[in-house]
Amino acid sequence: MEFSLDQANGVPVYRQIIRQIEHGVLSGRLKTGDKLPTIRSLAVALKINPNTIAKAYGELEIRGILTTQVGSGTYISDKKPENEEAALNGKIREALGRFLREMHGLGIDREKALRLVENFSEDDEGA
Amino acid sequence: MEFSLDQANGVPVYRQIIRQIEHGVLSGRLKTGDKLPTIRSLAVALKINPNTIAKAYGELEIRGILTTQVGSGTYISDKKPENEEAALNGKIREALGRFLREMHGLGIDREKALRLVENFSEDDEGA
DNA sequence: TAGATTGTGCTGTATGTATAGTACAAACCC
DNA sequence: GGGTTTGTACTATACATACAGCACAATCTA
Repeated sequence: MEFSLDQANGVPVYRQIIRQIEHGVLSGRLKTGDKLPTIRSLAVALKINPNTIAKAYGELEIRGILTTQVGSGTYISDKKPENEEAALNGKIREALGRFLREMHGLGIDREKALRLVENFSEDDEGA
Repeated sequence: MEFSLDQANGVPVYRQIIRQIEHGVLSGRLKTGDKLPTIRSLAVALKINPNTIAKAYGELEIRGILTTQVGSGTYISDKKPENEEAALNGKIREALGRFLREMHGLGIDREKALRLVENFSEDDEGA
């Protein structure tokens, strides 16, 4: 599980972490019992405060997505969301909507957006 | 100029307004001399505090994108950014990167993303 | 067993965001 | 001229975010 943070876009860091774990679970990349990075190690890796990770993990535990065991670590829960498929599709639709709306704001219609997605390479994209 | 706010994604409202005006200028949809909504009217339309609009307008004026005239209104400045084309392309590339990264996080590769963009209709997408 | 690791809980601080409310000067309109 | 509209500038409040630092109990490991 690799995490990436966008420090500049205004989205709180702890929410970015929550979202990435959520998406990992919904997409099947994170499975029941998988161990997440420890709070301290992830804090070092992302260069942020451990409390911020703890906040993200804590909220995900409240939602039932994670279970924590002191001294051991944090793991993906066995409690599956009822409508995992629908939730994933919802997230995808949201992301698509955001993307096309932003493209429209930049004067790009769907046809152009399609071509851009097709030819995009992040080699020349900073960070 | 129509504004839309995502209240739930954590991005500060005043930044969303700034971004939408910036994008409008870069895409050519907003041209020199165009009048923006008044602070108070936009506050009513978006159901937010006038101070929040004022903050966005104020920051854009500092950047030279807007000029304001008390009693009259707020207008798009005549000062064009040096490399408008490059700035627009940069914004587009950023948006593309964000989108594809999010799709990847949801387990969607580029081919699938292309098909999703192609067939997306926001009819069934709430708000 | 002893030490290290892990999650948890707490205090305190700083900053950013958004709200409500008020007041004022400049410009506009009748 | 007189009233309205507009941007500006405050004050005060509330909440969210992120940091620093510390302490503790449960667990793991050698």
